[in-house]
Amino acid sequence: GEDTRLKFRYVDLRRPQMQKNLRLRHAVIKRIRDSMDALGFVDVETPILTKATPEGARDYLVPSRTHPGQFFALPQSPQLFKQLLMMGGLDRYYQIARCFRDEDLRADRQPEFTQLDVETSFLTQKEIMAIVEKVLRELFLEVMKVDLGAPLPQMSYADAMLRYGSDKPDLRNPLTLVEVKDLVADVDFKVFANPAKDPKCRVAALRVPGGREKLSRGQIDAATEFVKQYGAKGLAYIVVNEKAKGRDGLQSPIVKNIHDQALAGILERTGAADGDVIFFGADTYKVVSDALGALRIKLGADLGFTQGGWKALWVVDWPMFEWDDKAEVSDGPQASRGRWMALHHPFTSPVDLDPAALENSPGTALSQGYDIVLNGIEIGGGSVRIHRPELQQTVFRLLGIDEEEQRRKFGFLLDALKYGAPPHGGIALGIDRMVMLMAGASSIREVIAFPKTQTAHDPLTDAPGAVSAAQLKELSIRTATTPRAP
RNA sequence: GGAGCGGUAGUUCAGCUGGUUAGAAUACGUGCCUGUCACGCACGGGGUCGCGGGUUCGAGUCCCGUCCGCUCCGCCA
Repeated sequence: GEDTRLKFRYVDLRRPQMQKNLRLRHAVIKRIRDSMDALGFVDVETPILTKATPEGARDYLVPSRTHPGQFFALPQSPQLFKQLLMMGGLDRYYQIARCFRDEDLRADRQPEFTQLDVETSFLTQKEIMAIVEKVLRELFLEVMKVDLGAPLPQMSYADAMLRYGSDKPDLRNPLTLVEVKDLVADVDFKVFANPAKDPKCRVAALRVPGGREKLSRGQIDAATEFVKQYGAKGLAYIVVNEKAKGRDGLQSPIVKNIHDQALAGILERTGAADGDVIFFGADTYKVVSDALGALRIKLGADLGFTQGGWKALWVVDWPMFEWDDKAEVSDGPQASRGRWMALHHPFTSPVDLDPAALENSPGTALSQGYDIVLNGIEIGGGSVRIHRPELQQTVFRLLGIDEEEQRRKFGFLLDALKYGAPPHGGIALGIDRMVMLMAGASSIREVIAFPKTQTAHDPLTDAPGAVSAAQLKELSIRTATTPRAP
């Protein structure tokens, strides 16, 4: 079991598979360093003890002894330092950087992880992406003897959500979502008609070829339960027995409430054939995309639609912001609810560099961000950054960070931008995830020598652990178990 | 914070609808065998059934709580 493996990791590491994984990891990092060096990139280390940032992930904090009551934070990424390096004239920077995020773990998320961190000056989005592609392609050619192809396909964020219900589509899976919202706005079936009339909603179909034979009734019920965890209230479906017979050739609890024209439209648009099953999602855009997107992945794997091999792509044209109506705006006098959230991060440049334009329509502004996706896993993301202080302040303001907080948290960045910042941009690639994919592993724990469990515990060293009262006292920290000093 | 699966010998696991002394494989110990190579054969030691409470004549099995591991949702700019 995982428990025992991690507790006696030094024994587990003797297994041929673990030896292979760690040696693969070494080969990957060595190849990356060679490529970056050949391209003129300079490896610069950035601080591990740094400053807490608002936004983003929860920080790991380190108490300061010399500044009682104050804390360092471990970096979530070297983001701001690498931008400052651009302003410092190191126009091609890279680092194999350790990053720390105090968030809940997943199979592909550890509290500390390693990324290839890259930043360049004076290059466009296109040029940066070309460099990354070159490094990645060479890496796979040399280490895996796999040609990822060139150039990598690009897909807009909007397209990815529309057709795959995901911002990280796995192109090895041929199933796709089809929008049918316009076809069902006037049907009697309220579950479809109401969302179809709501601009915040979508109605989409997922056709499963041969689903009548491949899916048992039990599996269809299980699929219904499955989509509920993504917020879907149910999962409508149609079994296509004999398309030529029209509605009589369809088997479904919902067709009686859907008129002929809509049915014909759905069959045509989904490309339905006899023996297919068509699943439907009707809810908010997010719920439908999440639910059918996840179902697409599950059915693709369970029913054998998803092929092996390697499919990489760029996802581009990201929105700058997403409105979060659940977010509580804690700081500030008015206790309002809802706010803009950066889809990428607050330092990402919009396509339109005019601050006024951004201020006028934050909801439709696109960013110069780009994610790279391999086999349905996000292995990296980057952007062209903001290099003008006015634009940076506009973004902060839109994110609800007032002047005072901007000064306190990001004063050094705003100052640096005033000293003359070159246009710059970069990317961060997840080394653990890349090696995981290359190793054919299903968790990044398999490619990390000493990973942590899901509760961020290390069974080997038993970290985290208690510390002495004396240590706490030095750090000016009192806890519930430490009596208050007189 | 939530959902699901799991926790039984050193290890990997089996244990159906509750029913006597909880099993297997492997590892370990002892003896035998000695051209074996995942050796074989025999015997043996080894288990608070994660922990706490409850239901019951009786709990590994049912119920509640809790801890731990894994997967997922939330979260991860």
